[in-house]
Amino acid sequence: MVETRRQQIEDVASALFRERGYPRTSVRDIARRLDIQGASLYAHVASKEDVLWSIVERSARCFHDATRPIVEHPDLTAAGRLREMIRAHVGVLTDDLGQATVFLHEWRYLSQARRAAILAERDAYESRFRGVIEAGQWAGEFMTGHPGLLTRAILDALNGIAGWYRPDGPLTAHQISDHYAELFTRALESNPEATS
Amino acid sequence: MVETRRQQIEDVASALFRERGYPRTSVRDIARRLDIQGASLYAHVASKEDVLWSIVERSARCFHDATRPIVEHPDLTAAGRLREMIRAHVGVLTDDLGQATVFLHEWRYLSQARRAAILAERDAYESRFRGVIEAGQWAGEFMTGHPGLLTRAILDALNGIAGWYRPDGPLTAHQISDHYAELFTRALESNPEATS
DNA sequence: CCTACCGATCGGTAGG
DNA sequence: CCTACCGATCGGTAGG
Repeated sequence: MVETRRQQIEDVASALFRERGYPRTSVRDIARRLDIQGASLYAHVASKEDVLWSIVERSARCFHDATRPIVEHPDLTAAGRLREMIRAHVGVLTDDLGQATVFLHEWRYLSQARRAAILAERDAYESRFRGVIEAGQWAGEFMTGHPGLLTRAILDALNGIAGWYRPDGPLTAHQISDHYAELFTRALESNPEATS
Repeated sequence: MVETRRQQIEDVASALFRERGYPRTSVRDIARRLDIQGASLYAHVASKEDVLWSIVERSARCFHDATRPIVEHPDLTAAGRLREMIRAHVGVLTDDLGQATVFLHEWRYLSQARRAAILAERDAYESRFRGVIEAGQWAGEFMTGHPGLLTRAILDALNGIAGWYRPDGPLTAHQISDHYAELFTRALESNPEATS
């Protein structure tokens, strides 16, 4: 309830960036939704890009924080770990669709230096998923295959959810992530009856 | 070799729209790459949006044309049909990355009416994939599941390829589409040994 | 947080 | 295909 003005700006900007895209959203558009003048925004933010950066950074942190504990969890099979990571990823995505969509699609409008930072973070995140798949293959729990390709297929499918998910749609976020978790663990497990 | 000026403009625009996004690409950017003046572009096109529309429309047609014959092909199992559709889809995608990426990501900057037309076309395209999955389920060839969700997972994963595929990368487009075809048919087939 | 204002850039037109 | 030009809008600053 005690939301700072800065946070309000980022919330409004997330929604707008998602609807119209970052370049098509003017600082006046953001200000209008807050019932203030365009120039007044600069009392709270240094630049339009700073707002985008805050949103993208926060979203990246959410994805990291949601999946890190799962990787570190001791007693889980690879399939169980993957299942939980899929659930966590979809959870973050659907929990704040605006923020996540901006993270996924508008980061390219960041300055070169910040773009590079986000790319590095995404690589690390992808590696975390790939690590689970590779571990499952070593353990003989997963079929052998191209771990990098499998990881990308999974993450692209998950991220695609942001493109069509509706909070008031026929399927809850949990139902969706359960279906996806089953789909991909089924695809990976060499002997399907070994469900953990 | 005999490429019309109009086609040259669309090729240059595809590359630019992909690199910088449609709103961040000015008509002067396009003209500069063709060594003409910005205003001279209007001797060949009616508007900037018209160029985007041409690219998007052509790409949509490519996807349709590549997959239609497969659905109509008489003697193919559902798994075989899905496999071929995945290969065709990835083929179109990687064959003209610029065009396909613009189709996938920049169509949202089209006018309301044109956006609606593209959305309808995408729905029809998605239905084509879903139809194959549903047919496979009726025939007992595929596990039962949520056809709409499975379709989206597949298409989102395939479209995601446009985000990281490099023509000079370690994997050819064919290798990638084969891996994806295997991944998803494996996930769908209730008894994995029945490979067609 | 406001008013007033700035230079830059945009898509597009007129007229050749 | 060019030169010259237009009105609109942009992100951002000055000064309160």
